[in-house]
Amino acid sequence: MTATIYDVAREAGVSMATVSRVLNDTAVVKEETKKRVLEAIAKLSYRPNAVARGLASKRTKTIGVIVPDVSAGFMAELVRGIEDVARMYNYHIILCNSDGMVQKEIDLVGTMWEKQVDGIIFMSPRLRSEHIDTFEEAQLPIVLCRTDDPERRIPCVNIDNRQAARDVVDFLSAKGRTAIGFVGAAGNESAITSERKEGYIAAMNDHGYEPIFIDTAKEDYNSALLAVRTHFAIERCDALLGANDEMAVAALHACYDAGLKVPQDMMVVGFDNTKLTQMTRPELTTVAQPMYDYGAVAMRFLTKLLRDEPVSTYTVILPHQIIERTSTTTHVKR
Amino acid sequence: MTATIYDVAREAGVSMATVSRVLNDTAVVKEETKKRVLEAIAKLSYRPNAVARGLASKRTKTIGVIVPDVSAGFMAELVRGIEDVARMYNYHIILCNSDGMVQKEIDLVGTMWEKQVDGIIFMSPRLRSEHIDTFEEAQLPIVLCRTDDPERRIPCVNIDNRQAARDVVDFLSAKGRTAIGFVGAAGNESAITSERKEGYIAAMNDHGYEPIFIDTAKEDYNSALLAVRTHFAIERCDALLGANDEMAVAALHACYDAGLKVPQDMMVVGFDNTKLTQMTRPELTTVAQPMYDYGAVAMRFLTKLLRDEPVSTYTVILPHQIIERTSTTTHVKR
DNA sequence: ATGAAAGCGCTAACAA
DNA sequence: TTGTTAGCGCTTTCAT
Repeated sequence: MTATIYDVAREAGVSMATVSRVLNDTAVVKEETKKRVLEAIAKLSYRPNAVARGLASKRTKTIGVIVPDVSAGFMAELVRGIEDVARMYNYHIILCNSDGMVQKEIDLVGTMWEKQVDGIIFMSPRLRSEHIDTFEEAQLPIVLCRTDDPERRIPCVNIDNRQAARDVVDFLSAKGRTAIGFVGAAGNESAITSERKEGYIAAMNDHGYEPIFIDTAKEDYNSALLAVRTHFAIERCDALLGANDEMAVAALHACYDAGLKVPQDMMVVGFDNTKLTQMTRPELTTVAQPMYDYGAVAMRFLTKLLRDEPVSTYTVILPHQIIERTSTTTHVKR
Repeated sequence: MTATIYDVAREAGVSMATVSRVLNDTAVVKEETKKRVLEAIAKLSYRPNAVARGLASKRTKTIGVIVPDVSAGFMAELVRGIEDVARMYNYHIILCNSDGMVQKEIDLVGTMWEKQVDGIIFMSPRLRSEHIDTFEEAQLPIVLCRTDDPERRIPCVNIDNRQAARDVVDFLSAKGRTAIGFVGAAGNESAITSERKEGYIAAMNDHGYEPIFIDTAKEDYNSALLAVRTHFAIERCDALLGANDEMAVAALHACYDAGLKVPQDMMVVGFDNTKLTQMTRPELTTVAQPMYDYGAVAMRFLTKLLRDEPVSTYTVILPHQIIERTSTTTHVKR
């Protein structure tokens, strides 16, 4: 396993160029010669050194994946989607966590350049102009994933979060609910939450309902639990929309703790269709985002960029869908 | 950003060897020369090419991480632990999913060799002799993580799953429970589940209780839900121990669906202390495994191997701990 | 303290 | 169809 291409060439009685040719199928090699080369490769347990290959060819078959935190929510599913498609196209991924910090994200792009990755899939809670500058400097194919570029300069795969939030309000309105609260972090929320909130506000206005904000300190379970518990002093909602599933589950549990019945007294809806939604009682109605597909589609998109395949648009919008579960069913069976 | 070390050398009026020296701090360079080099680097926005560096030095500062599935359970936390420590020591990780399939795992080790990684962190549901052979062939430093090598030949970080299961049985016994069921996949279970089951059986025998097995088809939520529902026809348990949290939550919900009260009628305990445990009602008592630490410690261990630092033992056992929540509290407050 | 030069293992013209 | 030969951008002896 430590033989070089030169050893193989000698063993097979050919030049290293020929070995390279059969290895990469980059030119026609006589059937018999090819056979000899293959035998030599097997005999020596030869494996090509990808680093040398990368240096010579200037392509490493490696792509950089920059995420805020793999261990958060369903990021791992997304990464899995990336990795599956990457491998399909014979790429490997270098995974980095940025914690959503701008400076780290920027440094990481530089490091990825040093590693000579062929491209980058980039996720961030909110895209700044510094990011764009860095991308341009790096001169690398980049696809944004679940990260909105308001000015649509960078290739990007996303869902329509505004429309999704509108859909939920319509859905709850159709069930007779009018006092729908939005549970989300105020101020320092992610771009995605902002969009959902915008859609929510627009829809509430369209229906003539007054928006109700249950503001949380952060975008996590405990902050949401606390916020909803506090809010219950007011008791004027008949439905809650969480900025994501984790926060919606917190809302669900705050209701449980307060003795409120879901869905009778309060309907609850989340976002993202994480595994969580099926692991609560009642189960959580949610807006399904194709987590795995996010990654898979983004990576597929990147391969197109890398192969100079034509792409019709730089912004891919994935479909979303409301998945109804028992946290909103009007007629409870049990 | 596309200048080479040679450009920097010329700009600074020194040889490339000197640039390399200041870059790597590998020999003493006169303060003034160093300054000139640093200025040239800044002026040209020079960044070293890690691939060329890897080829020349035979060290890539990259380690391969082979996991069954990042998106499963808490694997992502573990990977995060690896990545954090890796970066601390200036390494990057190439992440690969094997789906726990032996052939894929073996192929992956080969590919990691091709990529010239400096070491591998390896996770698998069950270690076979084929794995060991591959490891030896690859001649790479390897650390097993949450993966038992029964013969203790490969460095490994783990917890004592047998003891953990014993502890749970003791814990439930102290609460007066005697008909404790074990919810786990039979036959094709992971090595970890096997160990937990062994510990469970041993403890049950020690107490003079009869072991009760609720066998599931697979190690997941739905299989466990189905199995526990079926088992309830018999109705002879007063406590259930899930092979992991996901299965324990399924047991919890099967109880809910059957109208059984937890913890009064049935206590439920899980394994792993995933986020899930706090997102159920009642909240789930569980055995905490340090997910993040698994990865962090394994990576730290690997750095020791890579730097030839002395290691006292090849098997690191991490501590476990029962976290009591409301699924087993005798006096329920509400 | 610095420079010259030989690789590292491969790809990719260019020849033949 | 196959071989020769430059590199790719860096590290690392070995001199000086």
